[in-house]
Amino acid sequence: MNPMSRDQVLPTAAFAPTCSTAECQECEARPHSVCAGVPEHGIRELEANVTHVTTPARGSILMEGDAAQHMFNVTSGTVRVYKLLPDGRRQVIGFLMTGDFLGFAVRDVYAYSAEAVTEVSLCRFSRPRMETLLQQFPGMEKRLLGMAANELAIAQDLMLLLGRKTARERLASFLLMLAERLTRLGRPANPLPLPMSRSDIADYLGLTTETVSRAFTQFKNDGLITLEGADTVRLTDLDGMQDIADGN
Amino acid sequence: MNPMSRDQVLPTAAFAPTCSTAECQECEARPHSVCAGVPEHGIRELEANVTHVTTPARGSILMEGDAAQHMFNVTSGTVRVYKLLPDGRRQVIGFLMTGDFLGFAVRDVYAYSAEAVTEVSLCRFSRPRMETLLQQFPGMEKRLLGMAANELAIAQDLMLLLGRKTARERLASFLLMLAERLTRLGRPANPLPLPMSRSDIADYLGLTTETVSRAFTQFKNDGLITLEGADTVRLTDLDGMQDIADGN
DNA sequence: CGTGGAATTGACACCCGTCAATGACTGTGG
DNA sequence: CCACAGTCATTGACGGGTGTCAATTCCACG
Repeated sequence: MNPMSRDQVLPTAAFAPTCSTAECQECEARPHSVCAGVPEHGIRELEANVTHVTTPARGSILMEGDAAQHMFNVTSGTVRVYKLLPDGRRQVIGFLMTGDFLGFAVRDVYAYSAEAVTEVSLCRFSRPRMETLLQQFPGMEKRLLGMAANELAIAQDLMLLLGRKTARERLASFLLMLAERLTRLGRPANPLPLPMSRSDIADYLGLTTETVSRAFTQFKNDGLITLEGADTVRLTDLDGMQDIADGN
Repeated sequence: MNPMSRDQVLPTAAFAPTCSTAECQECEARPHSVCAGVPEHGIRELEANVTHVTTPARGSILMEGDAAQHMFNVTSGTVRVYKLLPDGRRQVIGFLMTGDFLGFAVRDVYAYSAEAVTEVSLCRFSRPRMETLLQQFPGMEKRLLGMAANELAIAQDLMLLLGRKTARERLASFLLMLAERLTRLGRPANPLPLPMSRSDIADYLGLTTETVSRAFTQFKNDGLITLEGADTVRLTDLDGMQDIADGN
């Protein structure tokens, strides 16, 4: 709720192409991303239409209201996507990780902002080039549709959470969601890393940092988790956590 | 919050094909729906792959957990889409109207339920047939992607509402959203019809019926609306309403 | 005119937000 | 290596907005 402290975002200028030679061929994010819809023989074509960029932690990637010129593919790191009310109230609508797509835009301007939580690597597509690729690889368009449907399902789960769950239930759902996400990416999920701040978590769950903190403490006291520093959680009772997340 | 009263839903059996001769050619919903992606010469093919059905008010259209065999297109009436927690807490995730698409499913089962609020007409596609159509008409797949992106934007607005807006702001946003929707469909929006109950509105806005009712009364006292029965609202100060919806 | 469900209104409680103080951690410079 | 500053996380006290429970009131329909 304190816009001043969170608005210390690095300028977009900090965000420069790396001119990397990173090949799509070996990209770890590819099987999890839209690019999985591109056949092997199309990889060179794909490579030719993408720019690899990195953004330091706290850097801005795109802003609500900006002309929607690009679409992105997250290849590493964590991104927070959010919307603001005029008075500064913030709702984080998602945390993006490896393979996630960023930049669905209905109109010609973005309807949300995106910032790097950690250092982030991205593949950037200009919209016309993306159009070309989609034309060329129907599998990619299908894949994009599938990812949009998936995003929609995640959004609907979040609506249920925001509209009807208690603070405890929200945090439990969040921790399990993160763990599941890491597991799907084939990464260790039990000492669970939390790259984002309490304020980010609070704004994702529709709570305040204080309430999030209290819920963490409560989980600790109930023997559901242990905290290994503020940004690493060990889940010691997954079933119990799941029961709480489901409202039992 | 009272599951008993809202669970008096007509059985799915009530929901029978009308064997209607209604032609896609003349369908009023078409320009607003996925079918707008089908070229004129493909209309007969489209017609051959769709079943027209109607559901009476309070009828069930599909249920969370059911095998996702069909996709639907709303051609008239209002549908409520919702998710439930095990203890009965409900979150309405959307109201669908003419042209809206229903049945994006990531997995092989639906992740939400849908019921008719009013009597509803639908075009039903079996999933394999939908696949065929999408294959045949790339414009339709593009259109579907566009609609998914639009749904996503609506979902994100709702997240901001649920996570960060007050009861007043939620109701104001809701009324304006409904009015905008009707306007886009070319229908009169100022004596604004509310086909759904207070309980439906409450479960959409993450509130209780009592709080919704109090917010209506407050708007009435503030000269922002007049109520013409419980299900028709006249918006008498659109600018004022917009200011409230935006959090000013 | 009577009936039943929905909507409204009132009284009160409670969860979570607000405000404020303290504690933990990180990085920097002496 | 330590002192210090700055930020973030935690904890406490308290208040308010919304939920809960209950009583009318309204209205559609027989």
